[in-house]
Amino acid sequence: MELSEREQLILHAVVHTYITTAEPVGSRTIVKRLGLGLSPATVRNVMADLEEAGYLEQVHTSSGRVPTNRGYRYYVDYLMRVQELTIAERNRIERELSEKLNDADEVMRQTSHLLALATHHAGIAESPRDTAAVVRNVEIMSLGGSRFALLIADNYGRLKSLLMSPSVSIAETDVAPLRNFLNEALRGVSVNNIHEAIASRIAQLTDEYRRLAVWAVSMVSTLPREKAPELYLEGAEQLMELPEFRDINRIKEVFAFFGERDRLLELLRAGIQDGPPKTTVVIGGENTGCGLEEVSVIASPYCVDEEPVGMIGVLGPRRMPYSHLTAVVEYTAGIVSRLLTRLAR
Amino acid sequence: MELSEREQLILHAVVHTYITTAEPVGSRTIVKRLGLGLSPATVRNVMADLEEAGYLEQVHTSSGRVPTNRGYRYYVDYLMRVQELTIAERNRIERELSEKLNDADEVMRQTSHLLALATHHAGIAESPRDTAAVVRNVEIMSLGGSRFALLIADNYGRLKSLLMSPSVSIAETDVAPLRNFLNEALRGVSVNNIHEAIASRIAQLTDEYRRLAVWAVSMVSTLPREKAPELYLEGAEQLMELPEFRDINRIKEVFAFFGERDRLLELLRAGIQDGPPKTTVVIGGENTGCGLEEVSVIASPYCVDEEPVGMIGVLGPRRMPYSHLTAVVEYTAGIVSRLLTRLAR
DNA sequence: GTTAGCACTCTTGTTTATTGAGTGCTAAAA
DNA sequence: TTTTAGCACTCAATAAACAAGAGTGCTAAC
Repeated sequence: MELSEREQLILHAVVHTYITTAEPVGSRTIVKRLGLGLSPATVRNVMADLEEAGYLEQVHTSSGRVPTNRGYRYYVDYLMRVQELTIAERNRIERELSEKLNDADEVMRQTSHLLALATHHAGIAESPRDTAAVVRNVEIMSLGGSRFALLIADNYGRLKSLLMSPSVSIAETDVAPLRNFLNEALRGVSVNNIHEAIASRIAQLTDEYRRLAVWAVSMVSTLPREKAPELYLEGAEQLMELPEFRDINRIKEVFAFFGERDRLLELLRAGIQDGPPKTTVVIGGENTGCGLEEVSVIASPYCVDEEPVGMIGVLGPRRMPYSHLTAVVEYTAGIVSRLLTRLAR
Repeated sequence: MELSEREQLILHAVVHTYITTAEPVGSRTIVKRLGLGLSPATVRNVMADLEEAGYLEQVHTSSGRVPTNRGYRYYVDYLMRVQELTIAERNRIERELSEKLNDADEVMRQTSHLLALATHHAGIAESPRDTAAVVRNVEIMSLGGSRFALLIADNYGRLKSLLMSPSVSIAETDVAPLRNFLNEALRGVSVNNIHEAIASRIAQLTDEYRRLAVWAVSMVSTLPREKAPELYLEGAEQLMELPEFRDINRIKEVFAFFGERDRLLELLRAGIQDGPPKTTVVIGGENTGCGLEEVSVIASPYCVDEEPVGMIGVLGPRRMPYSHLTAVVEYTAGIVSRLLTRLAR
């Protein structure tokens, strides 16, 4: 499993060359590229060893070598160095993710857009999870005809609205006290715990409030328990430019996959299975059973007050410039964290 | 320009056959298809005439004929009969567009989804235009720290929220009167005329209210003047199945086009340029300069209280089953109209 | 006006060579 | 023991040649 220094050098060169050219790479190319005093024959021997160990493969006898999933994995884990971004790139990211955005959904949409543009791959961004959101304010909007809208603003500036026609009838004059009651009961509560918060609040009530409580319960009970977070995906059409997707069936698979939000989300979250979330690279759909042999994903968590609340990332062909994209995604995640932390206080 | 009965018959047969097979159609095929006592040679003569007149063309000498844009146009305008939907199809549409949906955006998203599924083409739906929307209710949500959200509910159950930090400071106790003032001033006003409504309202004010008016103006003035309506697009990936898009470049063009919402909207609205809106077929990107030679669009307006307020449609290859899709789109538009009319009162 | 017959055209698919990049292996050199 | 030069071999990709087939246009006969 341990690779010698020379093997590492050559594996690195093969992966790197293949990433830039998309062509199987032969021994002569490597010799020229490395500029060491080695002959093609020597390199061939090493490559044969690497193939035997499962890091490279040949698309057919007597073609150049191509990295396997394992080869990419070794490259990503041990060989590549995360590239430094240029000043221009940093500036661009900071500029596009300006402070002007004033709710988390806008931030995330803009993030996916930015990632797509900056990387020329598909950009993905997940809105902060409800488990990490807290109720900031509740409003009741009377729509006439015994219909109401319940509006819940969270600490990310997001607004959730729910139409309801409660079975109990509520007089106009009761709306204001009910609003106050709901605010008192729910402010600061996790968006995911609204049901419990209301229930526990009721236990402490004096009779005077009990009437309001009944209404509140009937309103809140119509709230769905858990909502899938918004998922923004942009720039997918850029993948069609790439040679690995010249085959229409490949690109069809990928787009069909994009249609299934939950599987996409699952892939994005591969990095938070156990332990603290961190930047994760999924190569060729490893371990996901998603059937996408040809795609890789780089995903980073973003945080609010040091607490990870969602993921952003890019999706592209297995042959993607990992070292550069990792840098872009991580840097962007940092900016998003800063932005949302400020927004959420 | 007038076609003889036989010419019409044959043009119809060519278009219809080409639509189903996607292969250039020859004289023999037509003879078999029509079952008249005509020989291939006769049909050939007629086809040659139709070609000369610009209704058909050959992809190369001695291939079968293929309809031109003009041929499709003649077919759509004079020859095809809008197909009756089966009971099953009607039921399906009614079922999927249930009364459960309680705001217009949900309805339109579901509509685009339904159209995509039912037609196997790309389904498009535009949310009711703001010009046709009326303010139903206004709320102010105080977010603390002199920040407020202005919430405007329209008669379609849609909610627009706006964050603002007014320069004048507003006390908590003033929020309720301000809310009442805004509701009084804006209820029933067209969403597009909010600015004017506030302005004219101020002219009639007693001093007592003038203080509120100043705040109201400062709030409303931050509202954007006109917003592009939501546009829902679904099922685009199904187009990749079709032989005309087997070429990766074609499909790339189409998806790039889908990225440009405004141009897509323009295409959808081709049917409301002058005169009352009606179902419209745009063939091969006719007159739109959108550069999409290979796509056609069928679009129908939907109405609220007999007033057209938006468009829905399907987008597919030029070779699309016009007679069936027209029926589906029109029928769906009818259901959407009924649904929204009920929703909006 | 219609049609049978025929020569002609052009696509599509198949076969056959040719080329070139790249390999594995062996034996000699370091 | 490690490296390398040399050589035979493999395989994809490209081009050329060929056959088959679908369809046409035209002419002359019905």
